[in-house]
Amino acid sequence: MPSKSDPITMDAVYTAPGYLFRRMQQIAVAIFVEECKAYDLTPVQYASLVSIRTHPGIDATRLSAVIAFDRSTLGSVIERLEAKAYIERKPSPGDKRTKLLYLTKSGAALLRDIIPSVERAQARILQRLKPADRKTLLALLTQLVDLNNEASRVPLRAEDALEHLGRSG
Amino acid sequence: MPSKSDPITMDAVYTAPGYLFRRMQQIAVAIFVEECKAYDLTPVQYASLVSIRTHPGIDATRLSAVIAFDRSTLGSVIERLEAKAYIERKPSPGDKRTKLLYLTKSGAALLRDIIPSVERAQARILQRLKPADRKTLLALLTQLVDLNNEASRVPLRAEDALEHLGRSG
DNA sequence: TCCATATTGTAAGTATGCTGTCAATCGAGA
DNA sequence: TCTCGATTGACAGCATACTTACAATATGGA
Repeated sequence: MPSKSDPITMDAVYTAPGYLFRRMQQIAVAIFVEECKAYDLTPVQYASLVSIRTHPGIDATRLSAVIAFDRSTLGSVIERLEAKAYIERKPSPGDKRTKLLYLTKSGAALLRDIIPSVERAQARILQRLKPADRKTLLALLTQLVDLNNEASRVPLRAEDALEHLGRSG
Repeated sequence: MPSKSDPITMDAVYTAPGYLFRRMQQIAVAIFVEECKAYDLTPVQYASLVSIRTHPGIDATRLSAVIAFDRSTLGSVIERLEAKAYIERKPSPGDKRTKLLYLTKSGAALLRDIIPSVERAQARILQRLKPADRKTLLALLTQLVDLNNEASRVPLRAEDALEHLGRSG
């Protein structure tokens, strides 16, 4: 623990959790893009597609809560997925404000085909660690994300996905 | 390990290393910004300032290697730091292509003042873990970033910082 | 019913982070 | 010395990620 009078050096930057998480995010995205380059799909777009397949007819606001992405950002993500014809937006019968999201056949096919590449990418991220260390890191990471859920600007609300099925509560 | 025929569920997304690192990056940035909001400085701008203070007269390309940020992106970061008068760009006497970067008095003062907030932010990121787990996670994270250095689009090249002092060898 | 409040999608503005490309410049070898 | 290839900073373009704001719409309570 550095004292107040220590000059901050590059070493303090390199060992800061925030810096390390930034680097790992860069590395994880680079590996994902490399493994999936045949499909022209980003990690965010992939997560969105999986979520829409799991929750057909979800709206954009609920989708943002389910994958913990910013609501504003998600607008353009959805636009791009629609432009590539992987999803469809249909007006909600009950609420004129919302548009409901569905996978197209093309989107479902893409999702089926890309899975091996995505799994290869996820495996590669931790590959260079010893198997026991992989398990330890993944467990601590999962725990830390969960403990800090409320600290992020867009906390994960997985249960929100159920609401579009009709509010019985 | 899911088999080829398993449907991918949200759970597979939530437990993927790439997703977890993205979440932690979001969380770490949110905590940094919150702790440092009095200073109007982003994590990237902070790392740049520290690096320029450690290596006065460094050029933009070498700076990008030292903090592993993209060279194109760094251009606008430097612009913003210069607009806020935290750094100065001076033409290099030996090389008409490069501009050398220096902290201003104002930048040095800011760096001095902001350190407690930055340290508080970094501590907060891991705070909710048990002390032993913090050490374990940090060690594994450091190891993993190092092992995957070449996988990122902009590998860290800390030793590049020395080159601007004159090539003796 | 009417109205204050909330929600939804969208947009504008800022900041990373990456892909390219380009002109100016540099450096090394023929 | 001349020229070719590399380097440098700048720019354009795309994709996240956040902020605020806004209009349309919904909802709950007086």
